[in-house]
Amino acid sequence: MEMEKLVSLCKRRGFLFQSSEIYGGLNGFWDYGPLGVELKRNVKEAWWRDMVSGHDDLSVLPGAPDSYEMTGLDCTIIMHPQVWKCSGHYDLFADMMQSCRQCKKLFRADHVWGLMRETEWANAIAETLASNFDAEQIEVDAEKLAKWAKDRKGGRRLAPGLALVRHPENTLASLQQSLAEMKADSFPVLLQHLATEDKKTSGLLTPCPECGGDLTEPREFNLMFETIVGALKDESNKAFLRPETAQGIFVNFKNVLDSTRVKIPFGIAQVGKSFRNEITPRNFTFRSREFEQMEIEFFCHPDSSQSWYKYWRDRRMQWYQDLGLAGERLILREHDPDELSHYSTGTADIEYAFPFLPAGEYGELEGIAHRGDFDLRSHMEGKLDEKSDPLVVQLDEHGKPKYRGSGKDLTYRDELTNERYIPHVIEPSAGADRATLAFLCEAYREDSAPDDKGNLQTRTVMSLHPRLAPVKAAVFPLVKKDGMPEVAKDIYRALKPKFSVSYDEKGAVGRRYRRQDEAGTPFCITVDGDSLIDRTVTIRDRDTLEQTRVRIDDIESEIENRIQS
RNA sequence: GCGGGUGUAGUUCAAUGGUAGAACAUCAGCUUCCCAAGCUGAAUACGAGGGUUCGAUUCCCUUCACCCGCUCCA
Repeated sequence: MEMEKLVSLCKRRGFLFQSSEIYGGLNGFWDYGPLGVELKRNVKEAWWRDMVSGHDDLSVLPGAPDSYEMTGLDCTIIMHPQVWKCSGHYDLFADMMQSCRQCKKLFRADHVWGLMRETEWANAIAETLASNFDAEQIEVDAEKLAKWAKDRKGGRRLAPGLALVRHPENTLASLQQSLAEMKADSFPVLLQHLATEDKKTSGLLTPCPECGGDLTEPREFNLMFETIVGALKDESNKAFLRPETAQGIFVNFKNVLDSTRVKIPFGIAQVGKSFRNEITPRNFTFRSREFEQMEIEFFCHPDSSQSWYKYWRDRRMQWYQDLGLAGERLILREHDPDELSHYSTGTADIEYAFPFLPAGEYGELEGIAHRGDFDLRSHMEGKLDEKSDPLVVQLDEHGKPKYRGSGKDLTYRDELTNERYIPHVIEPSAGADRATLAFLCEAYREDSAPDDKGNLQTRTVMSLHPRLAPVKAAVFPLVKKDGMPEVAKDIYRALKPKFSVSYDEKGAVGRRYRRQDEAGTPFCITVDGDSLIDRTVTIRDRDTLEQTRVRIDDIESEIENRIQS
């Protein structure tokens, strides 16, 4: 399926428009049209019904370790700025940053060379060459450098990411070629050469102060959209639009406990807008800057968190499959251990092979993460250092917490055992827009159907699951005369309070069927000559084109049954 | 963020330094007893800003958006 066809259908039929289109559009922002809003609402409502309001908390569901409760929440988009400091979002995304392509560490661009002076491996090189940071001209001894690079106690240990260590021959060859052209170099420039395997293709790279790997160009990381609370524009009342809904759940954990009598294990669900100032929004709505999330934070006892993690991973996968993403384009990908934060004992992504991705690549629809007690404890004690093991509060240069937590007690007391503990958290975090896009991609189909002369014509169909379809049924009089419109209108009025239905009497009936096919309407009800005599109508199935006759009085239950099946 | 490409009607495409066309879709009417039929009629477009020019949709610059590749993706 070509993506352009889907994009143009979405525009043509009113699923998706570019935001602010009459002004030329705005990168990374998309609007849902009349059909799109129904589709997306249905996705969110299916999620809420299946996960929250329709949840059976009395039974032990298949695959679950125990019965559990589910409850909901709807919190604000703008929260206390401290929330984002403790969550870790604030630190990661401000100022000009460079990240290391080898060890992935992020640095403020203006700190890199300052850090380098303190760096063990950089000083070791200075020592090897009997030079220093302020040297204007360096005596380069390739032999000594090569020896240091291969030394287990030298380069191998101190700067595993450095090009000189990873590919000594190439790097030294590249260096010597440059020296022949330039003669003299300062020490920092020499370090850059040592981080560059092939200057011709990559340009001169800056080494990572940590591991010696090559850094990306300095980039501004403004992940979070900023705003001002209050009338005066002032640094002190700066606030952020949330980049995820999850933190609102964590900071309300105690409120929910105190107000609802829920007992662990239980989950809190939330659907809502989030905002990320993406560096490269692309691929239709896949990476939008304003998007909607459907998140659950599931709180459980540390001892049982592993089995709850597995339960949620499989449950969420099944949900997408039940709603039509049943084929090989949907995969569950368990993260490798080295991809995980060390405090996480498991993370899985549910991914879909979107048509705009290269063959064999998948895009994330949902991540299910085991987050341990990281979030609750951060909001309690102060931001935890993700690299510490066991997790401890991250301190500033004065030995105080870098970001103070709330100081509130977010532990849970088991009333039966009297045990007090910080719950562990399983986080199934789904993208509503990404799910909607995946359903649209999966639904798009072209097949052949005969026209009135029996010639095969291309037919474009959106084979959406009936639960998701924006319009459940369309009601037509076969022709616009002989009392058929009146009967059809009565049927339409009778169905309207129950389902989303549409009425159409214009033009040939075949055209009306095709129009509904493009909108994804699963059923078309047609009033014909016989209807006036025996009060029956035909129901036409979008996917099979089959028509069956049912009594007018049975239409509602017939549609109800077909949507459920 | 870098490089390349593309912006004309709702959609898909033409043409042009001097009145911008088509197909499909849309709307109105006629016709029509089951899958985009037919006939008649109607409405609708040069992404935005600036420059060159008597005159710019066309040439130039800037900008915005989209597509492809690289980069990135908490």
